[in-house]
Amino acid sequence: MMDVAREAGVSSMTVSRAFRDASTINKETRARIHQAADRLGYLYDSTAAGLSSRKTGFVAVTIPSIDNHNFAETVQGLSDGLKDSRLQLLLAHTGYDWHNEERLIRQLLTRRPEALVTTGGAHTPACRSFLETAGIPVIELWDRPDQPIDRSIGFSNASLAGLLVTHLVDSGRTRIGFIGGDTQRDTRGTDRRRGFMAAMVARGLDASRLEGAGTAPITMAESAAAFRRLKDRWPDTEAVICVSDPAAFGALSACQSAGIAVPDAMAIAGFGAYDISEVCVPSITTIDPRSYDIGSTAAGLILDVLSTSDGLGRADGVGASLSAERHIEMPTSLVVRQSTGPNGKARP
Amino acid sequence: MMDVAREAGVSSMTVSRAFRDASTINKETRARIHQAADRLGYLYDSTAAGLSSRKTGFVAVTIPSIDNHNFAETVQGLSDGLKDSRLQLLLAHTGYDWHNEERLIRQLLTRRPEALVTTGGAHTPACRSFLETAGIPVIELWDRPDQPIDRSIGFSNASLAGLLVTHLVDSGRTRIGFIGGDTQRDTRGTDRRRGFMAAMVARGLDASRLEGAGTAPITMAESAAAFRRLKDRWPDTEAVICVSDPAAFGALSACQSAGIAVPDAMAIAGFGAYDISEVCVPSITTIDPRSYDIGSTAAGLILDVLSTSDGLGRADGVGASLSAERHIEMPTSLVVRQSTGPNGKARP
DNA sequence: CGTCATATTGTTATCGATAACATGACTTGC
DNA sequence: GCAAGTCATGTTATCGATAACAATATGACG
Repeated sequence: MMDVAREAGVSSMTVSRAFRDASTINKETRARIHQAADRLGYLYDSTAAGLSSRKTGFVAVTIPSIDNHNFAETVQGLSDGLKDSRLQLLLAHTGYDWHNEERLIRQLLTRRPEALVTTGGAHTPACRSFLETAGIPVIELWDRPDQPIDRSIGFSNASLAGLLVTHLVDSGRTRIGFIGGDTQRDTRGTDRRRGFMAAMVARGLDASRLEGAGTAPITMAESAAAFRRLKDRWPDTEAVICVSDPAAFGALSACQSAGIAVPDAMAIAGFGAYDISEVCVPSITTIDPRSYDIGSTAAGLILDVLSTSDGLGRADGVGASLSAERHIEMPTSLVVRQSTGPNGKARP
Repeated sequence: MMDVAREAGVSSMTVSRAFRDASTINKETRARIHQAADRLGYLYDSTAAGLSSRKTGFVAVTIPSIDNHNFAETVQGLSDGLKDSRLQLLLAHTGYDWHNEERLIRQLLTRRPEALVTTGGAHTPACRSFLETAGIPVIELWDRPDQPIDRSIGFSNASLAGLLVTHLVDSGRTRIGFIGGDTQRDTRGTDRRRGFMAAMVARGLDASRLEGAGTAPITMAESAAAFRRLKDRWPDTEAVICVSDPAAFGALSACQSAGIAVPDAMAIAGFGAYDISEVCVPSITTIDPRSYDIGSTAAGLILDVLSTSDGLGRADGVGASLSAERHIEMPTSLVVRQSTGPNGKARP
């Protein structure tokens, strides 16, 4: 920067201003500086700027997996929402592992992000403790934690599963199974399973038709295999709720291979509003979590909080901002499709 | 750090060593320092470390989209491959837009990454110029550029499309169509289309059955619509090659809705070895690009280059490393499945 | 014509770490 | 017993920017 300053015949402070157009700077001077910089092949150094100004421009984000349409959409929403700001995402994926998350968040915090976004409301105690004392806004996504660390954006995964149960029962099915990954790791999946069981029990229905399908996240093939086991064990099952749309599609394929008519002999519901559930034949009933909107809402919240209170805007802090609520409930919707259409066998 | 030094009764330099265990340091001293740090709630600052040591620990990565299974797998491979190193990914997505890529790469370079990974071998001239003078290893993925900027890992998308043509022709089809997104944006898709046309022409076959399906990347629904248009326009089409597996699944769904038997009346091939092409009924023939391996290979190359030559290890530089070749060709494989099975109509 | 606001640029002291070299305490080997 | 080598730690000068304040020029205004 001093080289550029010399080349342009100004002080380095002026060059600094020219690159941020922060305070007022003469237009011509600025142009001259930029020309000089181009001539010298100068490239601004954000690392130094971050150290000096204590604003790195990073927003740290953790998600369980990149290779998941829902989370990818959330990241897109975040990224798009921050596109025109000075903020940039610093993304890490935990592999659905709490301890890995703790390690990653620790590492991310050494980069001095200005805000941190994480997926889910469950963390190791140590991790919670870091985040509480990190001194930056923390946003938990895709969940409605009982006690958010700072703020949260999402919905109750459990009650959405209940919504699917209601829909299936309304359509005339009572012998309903659930296919999901192993618990513990995928907390959202676990919540959905819990919600399924609670809703079944509340109606006096058998809530025991649960089939695990390997380590979360489960693949289409694993789900197909799980469906076959479930159907073997409880042959009179009329419907299955799957932890995700890919899992639901796996179950659908298993039906197609086995000659089981969907929805006449078997209804299938998924979660996540993946493309596939809309395009496949028959199309699959699902819940649209509005993944993208979760991300863009988070981006808006971050911008709001950082601008309102200059980074001190934690919900529990002094400078509580416009969005004062600690939790933002995202609207979701049940998307009814062919796979849970009228029960053929029940028809006259 | 000085606070920790005072608390532990050592100099700040010793604290610095304790946190990197770089050079030798007494075990007890180190333990004492870490205790002091915990007591004070000290958190290492990578920003300052990066400025001072001129090693940020960042590897910048650009991909067209996060919400794409193939690229997500590549990122996973990269991430896993760097997990045990001091390196961390700094990820950005270009939205399949060259100018956006240029902007992003410029921005990424201000973070002083130690290496940069980008997708595809096509860039704006300005972008190429930055990268050539950036002074760090640059790796282009998912392509075999005629003139790599520095190094590249991938394969010729065009010749893989040719492979599919060969397979279809061998199975008895000659009236073959191609479904892909609009050109220009998705260069890999364009290469596949070009390869398709070249292979058809080389066999004296009609290479004009091309159907665009909107802006790349195309969705399943767009591909389904494109298939219908193609089938309308060239009703005697026997097979379609789709730019990706999701597109192929869209075409398959269109067939199922229209009562066109696959593979008897229509063969379908995709690209990318997505889960869905394996699980759907009928399963879809595809090409496995080994997305994950592309990423892990890149990670290995980065580690190798950075360790061998301390960051100066560009392929064209002085410290050419173990992997001296500028291009690493990734093995791919044709995965033949039901959707291109024996031509039913051709049977006696 | 003097005062004051405004616009523009400069000076100095950091931000929180590390590189490079220096230092002192111990070993080791002949 | 002493030179040379190790090990563990300390000192000093940066890395490349920015914050906070200072300084100068310019023009408006009564």
